[in-house]
Amino acid sequence: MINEALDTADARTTRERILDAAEQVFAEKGLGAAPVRDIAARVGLNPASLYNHFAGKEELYEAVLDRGLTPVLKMLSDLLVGERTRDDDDQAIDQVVRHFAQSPNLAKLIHYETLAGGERIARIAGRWFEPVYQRGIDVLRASRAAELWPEHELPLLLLGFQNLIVGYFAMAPLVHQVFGVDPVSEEGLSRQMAFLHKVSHLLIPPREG
Amino acid sequence: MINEALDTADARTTRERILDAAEQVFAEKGLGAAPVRDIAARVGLNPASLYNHFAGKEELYEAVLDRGLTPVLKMLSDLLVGERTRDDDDQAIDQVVRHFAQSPNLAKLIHYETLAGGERIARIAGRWFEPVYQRGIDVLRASRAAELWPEHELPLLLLGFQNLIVGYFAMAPLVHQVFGVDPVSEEGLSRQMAFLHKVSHLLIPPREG
Amino acid sequence: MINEALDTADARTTRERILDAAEQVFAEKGLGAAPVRDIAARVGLNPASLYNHFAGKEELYEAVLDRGLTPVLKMLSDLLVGERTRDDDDQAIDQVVRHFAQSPNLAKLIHYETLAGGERIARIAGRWFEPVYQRGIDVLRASRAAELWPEHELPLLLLGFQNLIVGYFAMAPLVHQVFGVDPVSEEGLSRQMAFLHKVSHLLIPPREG
Amino acid sequence: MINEALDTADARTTRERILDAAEQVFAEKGLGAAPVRDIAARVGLNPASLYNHFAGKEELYEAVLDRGLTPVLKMLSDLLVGERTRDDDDQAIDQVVRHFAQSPNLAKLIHYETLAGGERIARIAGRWFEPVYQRGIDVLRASRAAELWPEHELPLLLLGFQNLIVGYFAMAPLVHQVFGVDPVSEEGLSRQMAFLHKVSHLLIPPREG
DNA sequence: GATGAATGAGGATTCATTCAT
DNA sequence: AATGAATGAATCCTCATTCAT
Repeated sequence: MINEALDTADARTTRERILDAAEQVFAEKGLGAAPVRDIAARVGLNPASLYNHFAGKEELYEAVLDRGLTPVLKMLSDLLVGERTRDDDDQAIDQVVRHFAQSPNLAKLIHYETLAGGERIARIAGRWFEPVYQRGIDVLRASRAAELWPEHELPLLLLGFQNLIVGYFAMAPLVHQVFGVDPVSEEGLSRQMAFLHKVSHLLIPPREG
Repeated sequence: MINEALDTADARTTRERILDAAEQVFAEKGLGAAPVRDIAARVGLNPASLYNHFAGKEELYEAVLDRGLTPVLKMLSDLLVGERTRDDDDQAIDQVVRHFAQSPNLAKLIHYETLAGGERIARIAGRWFEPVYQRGIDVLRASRAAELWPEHELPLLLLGFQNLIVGYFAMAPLVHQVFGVDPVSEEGLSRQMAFLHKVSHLLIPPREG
Repeated sequence: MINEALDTADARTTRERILDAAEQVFAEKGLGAAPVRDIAARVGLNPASLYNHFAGKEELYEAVLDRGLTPVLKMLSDLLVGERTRDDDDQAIDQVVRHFAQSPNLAKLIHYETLAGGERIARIAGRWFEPVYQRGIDVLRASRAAELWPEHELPLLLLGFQNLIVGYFAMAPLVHQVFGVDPVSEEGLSRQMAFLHKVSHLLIPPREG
Repeated sequence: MINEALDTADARTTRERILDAAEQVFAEKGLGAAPVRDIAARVGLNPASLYNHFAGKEELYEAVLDRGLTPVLKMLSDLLVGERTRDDDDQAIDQVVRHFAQSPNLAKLIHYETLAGGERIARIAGRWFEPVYQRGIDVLRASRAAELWPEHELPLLLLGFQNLIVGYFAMAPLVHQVFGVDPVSEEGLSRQMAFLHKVSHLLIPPREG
C-alpha cells in the first residue's frame, strides 16, 4: 500500500516531476518572473536537463497550463449536462471547488495567465474554452435563472461565478491573512461550499423550492 | 482648453509621470517581470534618472501601490457609513465600479499583488486595510444581510463582492474576448453595474423591499 | 543500376556517413562554430552516437580534414613529376579543378583551417604538405618559369596558383552572386579552367611556344 | 609629441576600442566562434558593457565589417579611374597591398565572411560592392587586357587579382609557415608587391611595352 | 535632475561530452 | 552500435543599480 504510493511517486517520469515543479513555480511567480533554475532545483536537476524534456521555458509553461486546464474543462463539460436539480448544482459546485482545492496551483495559474492577457489560455484551451462557456450559458438559460436574468446578463452571471470560485483560491493568501482561516482546510472549504450553495440558490432560484 | 489639458499633462511632476508609467508596466507584467527600463522608456527617461526620484524598483512599486490603493480605501471608508438605503448601496457600487474603470491598472495591480502573497499590500495598506474589511463586515451585519447570513459567512460574502467587482476588471481581456463587449466601455460598465445591483439585492435583501 | 547507387549509399558505413555530414557542416561554419548536434542530425543520429565512432569533435574534424586532404596531396604528388609539356600542365590544372569541383567542401575546409592558423593542417598533412610544396617549386624551377621568376619568387608564384585555384571555390557564393554564373556548373568550370590555362601560359611560358 | 600620440590612443572612444578588439577577435575566429567575452576582455571591459555601445554581437560584427570595408572600397573606387599607365597600376597595387598590410585583420574578415555566405558583406557594402566590381571590369576592358581577355573572362581576371591580393594576407600564417618569411614584414611586402607587378604586366600587357 | 557608461548577478539556452541502458 | 537523460561549462544577453559628469 504505502509501497505502492511510494513506488508510484518514484516512478513518476522526470517529465512529470518537471511539470509538477514548474506548476508550483509558475503559480507562485507567474511565467515572466519564474526562473527556470528554480524549477530545475525543485526537481533536483541541472537547468540544462530541462531542455531534454521541453523545448524551452515557454513550451514547459504551456504544457503545465494544458495539463492543468484539461481536467477542469473536461469536468465542467461533463457537469453541465441535461436536466438539473438543485442538488445537481450543489454537487457540481462542490466538485469544482474540491478540484481547485486539490490543485492549489491551478487557480493562480489561471489568474496569472488572465492578467498577462490570456492569449495562451485561449490558444491552448482552444477548442475547449468557448464551448464550455457556451454550455454554461445554455445551462443558465434553461434553468430558472432565465426568469430573473435576461439573456444579455447571463454571461456576467457566469463570469461572476467564475470569479467567486476561482478568486477564492487565487486569493488564498489574502483570505487566510484577513479571515484567519486556511482557505483550503476542510473547514475553509466547507464554509466556502455552503456559501456558494446559498449564493447559487439566491441568484438562481431552484425550480422546486 | 486644449492647452490647459496639455499644460497640465506637461506640468505633471516627473515623479508623477514615473508613477503613471510604472503603474502601467507593473499592471501589465507584475513586479517581478517588469523591467525598470520599460518604465523609464515610457517616461522618455534614462533608467538611471528614476533613481533620482525613487530609491529603487521596490520602493517605486510600493509608491505605485500606495497611490493606487489609498483612494479606494478612502472611498470605501467613506461609503461604508451610517444608515444605508438600497439606493445608497447601489450608488456605492456604482462609485466603486467607476473608480476601477477610471484606474484600469488598479484591479490588475491588486490581483498581481495578491497572487504574489499580498505581503506588501498588507504592509502598505497597513492601517487602512483591515479596518476597511472590518467596516464592511460591520455594515453587512447591520444590514438585512444579517437575516440571511450568519456571522461566520459575512467575510465570505464580503470577499465575494470583492471578487465580483475587482475580478471583472482584472480579467478584462478575457471578458472582452469571451463576451465580445469592451468591459470598460460605457455599455460594458452599465451592464456590470446593473448586474451588481441585482446581485446585491438578491444576496442582501434591502430593508424596504 | 539505380538500385546499385542506392545500395551503395545505404551501405556506406556509418563512419563514412558521419564524415560526409561533418565535412558539410565544418565547411559551412568552420570547426569552432559547427555544432556536433548539426552533424548528428544530418546523419539522422543521436549526437551521443557519434562518440561510438570518433573520440570527439576535434578528432572527427581531423578525420574529415585528413580524408579530404589526402587525395589532393596524392594527386598533386602524382601530377608533379617528370618532364612536363604544356598539355601536361593544362591537364594537371583541369584535374585539380575538377577535383575541387567534385569535393565542394574541400576548398572551404582548407580556407577555414588556414584562417584558424593552419596548425592542424600542418600536423595532419604532416609529411605530405611541405614535400608537395617543395615538389611544386622544383617543378617550377625546372620549367621555363625559371627564366622569368627568380628563385625567391617561386614560392609566391606557387602560392598564387593555390589562391587562384582554391579561392575560386572557397569564394563560390560571392562568385555566384557577383558574376551570376554558378561556379561549379559545367559552364563555370570550363571558363575557369580555360582562364587558368591562359594564366599559366602567360606566367610560365611553355617550352615549345 | 609622444604625449600627443598617447593622448590620442587614450582618447580613442570606448566604442572605437571595442571595434578594434572585436575586429581582432572576429578576424581570428570568425563571427560564429568568437565569444563576446573575449572581445570585452581585450578592451578590459565587462561583457555587459559592450551592450551599452552595440545592440548585440551581430550589430558589433557588422559595424566592424563596415568600418573595415568602407575605406578599401573607397580606395578602390578612387584608384580605378581615368587613363592608366603601367606605373598607375603598379602604384594602385602597392597602395592596396599596403592597406591590407596595415589592416591585418581585414583580409581575414573578408575571407571568413565570404565563407559564411557573404550575405552580410553584400548587405553592408551594399551600394559600394558591385559598383567597384563593375568599375574594375570597366578598367580592365579599357586597358590592353581587352586584347588578351574576352569580355566574359574579365570577371575571372578581376576575381583572380582579388584572390592573389587578399589571399596572400588571409593565408598569412600558412605563408609564414611554409616560406619562412613574415608576410607583413617589409621584406615580405616588397617581394609580394614586386611579384604582383610582374603578374599584372604579364597578364595585362601595359600599353607602352 | 539627467545621462552615458560601467558592472555583478542572474536570465534562458546551447554545447560537447558522459553514461546507463 | 544507438539512445535518452544528465551535466558543467559556456554562450549571448538582460537587469537593477551605481557613479562621474
